[in-house]
Amino acid sequence: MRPREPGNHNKVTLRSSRGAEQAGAGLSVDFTPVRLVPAYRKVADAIIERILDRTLPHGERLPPEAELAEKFGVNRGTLREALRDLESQGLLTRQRGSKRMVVTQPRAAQLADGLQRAFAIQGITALEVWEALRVLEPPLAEAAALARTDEDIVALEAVVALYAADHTEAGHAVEHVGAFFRAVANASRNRVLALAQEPLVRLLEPTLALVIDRVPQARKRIADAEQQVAQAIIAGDAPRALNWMGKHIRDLRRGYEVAGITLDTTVSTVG
Amino acid sequence: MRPREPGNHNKVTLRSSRGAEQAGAGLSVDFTPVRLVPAYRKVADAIIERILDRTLPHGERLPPEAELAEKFGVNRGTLREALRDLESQGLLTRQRGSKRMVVTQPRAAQLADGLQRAFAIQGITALEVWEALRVLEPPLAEAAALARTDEDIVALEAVVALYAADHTEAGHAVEHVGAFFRAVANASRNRVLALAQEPLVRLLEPTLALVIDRVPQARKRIADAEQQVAQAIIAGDAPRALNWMGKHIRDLRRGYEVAGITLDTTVSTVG
DNA sequence: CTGAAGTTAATTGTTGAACAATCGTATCAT
DNA sequence: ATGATACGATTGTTCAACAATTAACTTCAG
Repeated sequence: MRPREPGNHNKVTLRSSRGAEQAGAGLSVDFTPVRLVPAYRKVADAIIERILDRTLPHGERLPPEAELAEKFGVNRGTLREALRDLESQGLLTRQRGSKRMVVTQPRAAQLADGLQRAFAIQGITALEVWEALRVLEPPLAEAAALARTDEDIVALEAVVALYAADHTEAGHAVEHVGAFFRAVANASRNRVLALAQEPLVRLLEPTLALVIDRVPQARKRIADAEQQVAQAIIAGDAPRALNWMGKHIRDLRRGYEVAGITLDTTVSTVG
Repeated sequence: MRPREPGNHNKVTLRSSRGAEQAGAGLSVDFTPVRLVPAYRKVADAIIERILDRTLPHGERLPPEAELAEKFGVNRGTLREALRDLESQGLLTRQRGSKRMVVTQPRAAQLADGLQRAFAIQGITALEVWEALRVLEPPLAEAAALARTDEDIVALEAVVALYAADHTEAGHAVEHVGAFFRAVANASRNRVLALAQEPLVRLLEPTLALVIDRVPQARKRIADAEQQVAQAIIAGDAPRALNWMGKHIRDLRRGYEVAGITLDTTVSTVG
């Protein structure tokens, strides 16, 4: 695999890192099962390591490809493959339209993207999504009631008002519902839970549109529940927030049933 | 960016897909804000689409690079960059040591990997992790009590026994605790929640090791709690499973406090 | 006919050199 | 200063190789 006389001697020296299963017992010399790790992967891992240990600080723009390639002792093409890897993980981003790549923290949206896709591919059922929402949302509302800032309050009010004002068209209504959940999660100040929620909300949206379309009274019930939850959060009334959010989610499920959507159908990315 | 006379005419025709913000109103012609999407990204998106719509079925091995490159009308190098993108998302994998790449469903482990890294980079606090555990674990245990299969029971028993038998060394103990949480999540048959849990468990492990090291009585308390939870799940006693898991998690927090670990420190990937 | 061994073709990993399009910037005129 | 401009650095992309290895195809012994 190592052609001609290339300059990659001891530059890329990352250990293979991907699990090294032990060789067959019997011989004293343990032949490590020649796990050949391609250079692009080693380079990628090396760069990730430098991002994690802050050698490459966030916001810093990456050195030019040519320079990096030389440092790692690989060809620019190979280095670029490594960069694509990092880019796809959201560790490197390009400022809109700009050329230079910059070290960044993976944005939630990007991670959620991957999760959403994974869920869709794995054939996650609507029940699993709903169940996860049932678990996550009430405590999120509770936490939001305790941790919300003034900004969060403003945002929440805006979102609820938006739904109340514009929910005749199912598409719009769904969008506002999504925004509501996001506002609550945001107010909870727990990024872990917020991130876990994001793909769920996205997967919820298409089916929710059906519900809203088929169940006329759903619109108002949603409006009421959102109102109650928002008020509780704004008032800092954690138990009430928890409680109403629970109602809201259970109601959602009833909506599914009334709309004739069975919960063991798999969710998908295509509406 | 399009050199000489290359053969990519109408082959790669994916819409830019990444958010197309509307152009300034005022002119009737809407000038799409020349969002220049590099070919490797378009190709990647195109392949993803074909995976999602099952044109490329799972388990199928990808056509050779040369062939694909020609089909998309790009150079092999460019195509490879696209491949690295998909590979890093877990949509393409290589059978151990094999050459051919195969279309796969992203493995949970891989997704969790990305999430874990993201959490570490974003400076998530131990409190956030603990809070998420507090939210997720009890319902997971509850669901497990209702959905567990015979296999799950065997697995759970094994894991609990393993902890009970081998918890003197902190490293081992922590490992077994992680395995316990995973076994519970697995028994819940909710892949969404299980996936959300995975990065949390991983982030928990390093700090938990400290707790076990510094708080002697922690070992036994954990053993007891696991025992109780497992028994409840095996007996199908959902409320009890919920309840004991709640205790277990709260206990964990007490452990932190006794061990003198403040919860607003940020978790990290390095032990 | 079956299975092992050997040969060949296909395919991946990687390199080197090139060039067009752009971005950033130092330069210059106003 | 301010705005236009020319220049250099950098990215996106192509083409043409070649080494190493795997997958496929023979061939031959039993």
